[in-house]
Parts: sequence; structure tokens; C-alpha cells
Amino acid sequence: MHGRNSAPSSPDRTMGQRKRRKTASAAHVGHFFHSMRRIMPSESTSRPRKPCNCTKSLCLKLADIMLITPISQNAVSEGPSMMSRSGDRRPDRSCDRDVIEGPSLTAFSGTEGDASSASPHGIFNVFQLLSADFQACLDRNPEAFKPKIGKGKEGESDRRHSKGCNCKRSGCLKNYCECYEAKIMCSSICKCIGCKNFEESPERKTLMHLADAAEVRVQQQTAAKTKLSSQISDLLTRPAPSLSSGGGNPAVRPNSGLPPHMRYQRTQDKLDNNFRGNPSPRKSRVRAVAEDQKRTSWNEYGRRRSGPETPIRRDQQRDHPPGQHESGPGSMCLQPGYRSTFVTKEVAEATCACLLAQAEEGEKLSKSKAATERMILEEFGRCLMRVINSAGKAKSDPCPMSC
DNA sequence: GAGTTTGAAACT
DNA sequence: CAGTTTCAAACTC
Ligand SMILES: [Zn+2]
Ligand SMILES: [Zn+2]
Ligand SMILES: [Zn+2]
Ligand SMILES: [Zn+2]
Repeated sequence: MHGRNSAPSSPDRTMGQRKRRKTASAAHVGHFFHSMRRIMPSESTSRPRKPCNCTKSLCLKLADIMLITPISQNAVSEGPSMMSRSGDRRPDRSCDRDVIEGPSLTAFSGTEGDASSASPHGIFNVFQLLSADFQACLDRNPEAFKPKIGKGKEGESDRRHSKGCNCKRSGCLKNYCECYEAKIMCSSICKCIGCKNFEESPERKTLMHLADAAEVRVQQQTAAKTKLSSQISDLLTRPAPSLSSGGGNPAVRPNSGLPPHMRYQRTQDKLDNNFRGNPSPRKSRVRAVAEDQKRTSWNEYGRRRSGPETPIRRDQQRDHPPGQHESGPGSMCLQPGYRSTFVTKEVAEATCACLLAQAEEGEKLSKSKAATERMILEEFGRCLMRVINSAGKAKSDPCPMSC
């Protein structure tokens, strides 16, 4: 049935008559092995491969099949049924691209040794219950199970494409190129035209640098987001601090463990300062802040906050030593001309509206001043969370606030 | 998401 | 071997 085939260059056409001429090719096999890697997680770090989307290529789609049916139940007589489609076309290369990194044959052959030494027929013995399509594949191409690119694990010299690429228009610097996709240089066996994928290629170096920079950027972004999230959740879970000197539990130190710009008392100072120009003793402070916001543009607001008549308090002086920018902490989006990617003017306004709503709510419910301020701060924390989540999704939603 | 580009493999 | 066809993935907008 699977006797050694003649030359690979002379395909056997007799078998095609009985069961639709479709050939399980090296492409199929590559797909097959990567499918098996998902099923048999013998490898330490075998990231799952995305299943292919072949529809017309006679791809066997073993990823799906094997996940449903145990290998032992894939009767050999049912070979044709394993074919995904009944077309009469050749297999496609796409699945073959999966084989670039090379499957770990030891996982299937049960033999020790590296992948390159595993014999195709050893593999075949393990899976002899598989369909005749695989037998045909092996017969047709004894090299089918050999990875195109040596894994080069510790040894690195064998990291080269077994056949070389034939790129003509990609410069071998896009993933169209199998060499580039495998993160290796093109070699002398490549027949590419206009290749820029060699060690000294300036284009290649530029590309590598860009990729590295992008990677660093992503890492920094992730780290910053994580840190900010933890800080905010810390704030939200903190017990309500006392605002007045005699009010709270003396054992609690509300400011401990928070960076200066997030300490509660400091924030309270900001509220006070924001409001200092309009000191109506009758109104509650939060109410006055709200009214201030209502009739003041954001630019004016920001400018006025740092106006000349602002009384400088001692703790503010600590935060803003001479020479530092005059804008208060957390007010970036309020600075004239500053444009934040995520804290846009709309976001800032929406945030203030949310805070105002909390202020009014607190007043309506006759809450204490401390309780109302606490509500406002917690609302602020929720607003920040929304901004952070919105930024994480990197959507272009102009206003992540939903209040 | 739709449309285009690309190169491997099958085929002639 | 070269040229063509076919295909799904990579890429672009
Ligand atoms: Zn496929
Ligand atoms: Zn190439
Ligand atoms: Zn190459
Ligand atoms: Zn090349």
C-alpha cells in the first residue's frame, strides 16, 4: 500500500482513480503535525497554532478532525472521508507554511533523538491507522516530515531553509517569505530576487530596529497600565479616610502607600484650591466647584487655576518647587494646548460631569461633607478606570464615559 | 472588513 | 527545466 514510491517527480496517478485524485502533500503533513502538537502537548512550550482556513485545497483539516475523533478510531478505510472537501484540486501551500518551524517528530515517533533524525516511516508506523491519504503522502514525498527549517535550538547553524525561498517582490523582508517568516537569513540556496534578508542588509537592520522599538513600547505601555490600575484599585478599596482633623479613626493613615498625586488629603487640597476664587460660605464647596465648572471654559479653568493670586500652601510648595511647571498635578488635560490621546477634552468634561453628579447626589441625600467628597473621589476612580480600559482597548471612542 | 499582493505547490 | 494555475495567507487601505 505504501511501498516506497518511485521518484517524487512522477506522481502516482493510479490511486487517484479510485478515490478522487487528491493528494495529501507535504503541505498536508505539515498541517497535520502542527495539529498534533496541539493535541499532544508533549512539548513544553507548544503554543497552539491557528487552524487553517483552507476551503478548496483539499486540506485535511486534521486540527478539527483530531480534536473530535481519537486517532485509534480514524479507520484507515475511511480515508476519503477525512478529506474536508470533495474538490479535485491539489493541496495548498498554506498549511505548509505551518511547518516552517518544524514539527517535533519525537513526540509522535516515540523515539529519542532530535527531529531531523526521525524517519518518516517511523512516524508512519505510529499513525498507520490513519487514512490512506497519509500513506499516499508519505509515499509521494518521503521528505514530507522533515521540517523545512532546522529548529536550531541550542545549535544554531542548522537554522536554514531546506529549499530556500523564491521570492521576487517582497525583498524577503515580509512574511510572504518563508525565510523571513522563520526569522532566518536567506542563504545561498534561496533563489530570491532583490533579496534584502541578509546579515549586512541595511533594510533588514532598520526593520529589526523598528520591531524592537515597537516591542519596547508595548511593554512600557503594559507596565504603566498595570501600575496605574493597581494604584486606582488600591484607592478604591481603601477605607474612607477622615477629612477633618478630629473626624476619623486615628489608626488609619489614609495617605500611606499612595503616590503623592493620589493621596487623599492632597486631592482635597486641590478641590479647595480649585475653588478658592469663589469662596461663598453659604454653599458647599463641591457645589461651588460645580458652578465654577459650569460657566468656565476648560482653557480658562486651567489658566485660572495657576493664576497669580493663587495662594501657595506649604504642601503645594513641596509638590511644585520653583522652576517646575506651574500646572497642578493631574491637570494635564486642562492645560491650554496640551492634547492627551485618551484624556481628551470630552473625557475631562464628562469626568467632571460625573463628579458633579456625585456632588449633587450627596447634597440631595444630606450626606456629610466627608461622605460626599468620598463619593466624588470614588466616582473619580471609576472614571479613571474607564479611561484606562478604553485606552487599553485602543479604540477611537472619543468619550469612554457613559455618564 | 474588503480588496490586493504574494509565493508555494500542483500542474502542464 | 520553465511557465501557468490555484490558493490561502500576508498585507494594505
Ligand atoms: Zn489547511
Ligand atoms: Zn524570500
Ligand atoms: Zn530565502
Ligand atoms: Zn531572500
